[in-house]
Amino acid sequence: MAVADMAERPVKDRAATAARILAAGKAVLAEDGFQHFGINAVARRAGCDKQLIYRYYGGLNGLMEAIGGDLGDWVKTHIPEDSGGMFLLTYGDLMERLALLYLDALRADPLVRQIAAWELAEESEQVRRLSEARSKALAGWLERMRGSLQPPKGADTATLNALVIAGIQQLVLASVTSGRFAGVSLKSEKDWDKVRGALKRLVHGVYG
Amino acid sequence: MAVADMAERPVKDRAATAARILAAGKAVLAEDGFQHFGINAVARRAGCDKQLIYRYYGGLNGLMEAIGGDLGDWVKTHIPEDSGGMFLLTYGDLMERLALLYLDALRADPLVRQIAAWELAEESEQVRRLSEARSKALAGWLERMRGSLQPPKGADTATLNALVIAGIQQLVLASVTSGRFAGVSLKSEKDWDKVRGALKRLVHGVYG
DNA sequence: CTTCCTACTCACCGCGCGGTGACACGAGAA
DNA sequence: TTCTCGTGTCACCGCGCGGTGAGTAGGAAG
Repeated sequence: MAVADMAERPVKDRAATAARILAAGKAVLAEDGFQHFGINAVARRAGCDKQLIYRYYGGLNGLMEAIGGDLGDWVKTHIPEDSGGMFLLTYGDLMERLALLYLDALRADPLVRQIAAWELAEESEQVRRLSEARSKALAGWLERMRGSLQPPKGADTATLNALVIAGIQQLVLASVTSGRFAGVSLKSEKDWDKVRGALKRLVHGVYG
Repeated sequence: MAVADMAERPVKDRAATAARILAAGKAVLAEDGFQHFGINAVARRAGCDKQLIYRYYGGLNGLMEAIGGDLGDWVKTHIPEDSGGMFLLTYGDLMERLALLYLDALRADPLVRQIAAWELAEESEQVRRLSEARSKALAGWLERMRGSLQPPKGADTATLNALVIAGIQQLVLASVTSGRFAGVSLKSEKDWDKVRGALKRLVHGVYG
């Protein structure tokens, strides 16, 4: 069992410890929320002294940058790699699919949700780094999904899409804390099916 | 000038002091954000001892309830009283008008913005009271605006409207902290005109 | 003047936070 | 062996927080 213990927690292994700290940081942020995200909380979670966070990451800011770096992988984990048959879709179909994908991806990822909520709560250099990483990942996502499809003329697609994505995001964030928004329940999967239906109608109403 | 001082701060006047505390609470929440909303901050702002907050409001919770009570007036201050000519509108026209009104109302009210952001940040008994007051005010608003208008059949208007309102709210909240969302700038009034345009298109695309 | 009540202030408590300097241990080099 | 260096731990600091009990000022009533 000594071996097992060492496997779980190597006595002296900087790389492993640093990885544990990073994982702990993401876990604290995702599960406890950004309000409880701090040096002490992360150190407790990682099971090591907070001093090591300063040593290996240069403090919370550095750790957050590391988390932001990982965020770039978000796209790859949540996007179906094959864009096959995508070029067959109309712009409306594409946006519909994108909206539904974003809805589920955000619902499934507490870490990104917390970052999104954090952005709305305060403006600071720390969170700006994180949110930039998130925003960049999102933008790249949209870009890649759009592909070579021509957006309809005469439509401010950027703003329209922003509105749709914003609506999705707000609903998902609200569902976590209060389970509802504007009188609409957001708990069961049936509720979300309604949202999906509304999304489809919304997108197709705009893009034909 | 002694008179002026007394006018600004009556030496012993419970009602005036309680009002000052309430105003200070709203000011701290609106200007400093919910993260800095606390007994000490409010007391400092009110220029009195925090003990009085406990005495007059029973602590922060009580103060927040008082703030929530005031929130009911939000509707009255942000809604044009005359609904004249409203019955001439189609449902789509009504929703468009409502969306634009909500956009401007939320942009102009930092207190409500903070409460909305708070709801997304944490789930607690305290904030639930506040958010309920806000939600109730909003629901009443929608109800009153709808009037006797028949919503179109076969459309899940509740969810659709929730999506639209959610999008507006998210954009407004994001604009305050980061000035942008999903690559769309949200600073100048020109930016907001774009949002208004997109909103119109969105609503009319759905409701015909 | 004394008494009493109300409005208000002050000093203090324990706590957890972010941050830092000093120390313990263990492996590899000299 | 001894010395050094990378790795990890511990104790401590100042601070601001929420919360509380004791005390002060000052006008009205007796």
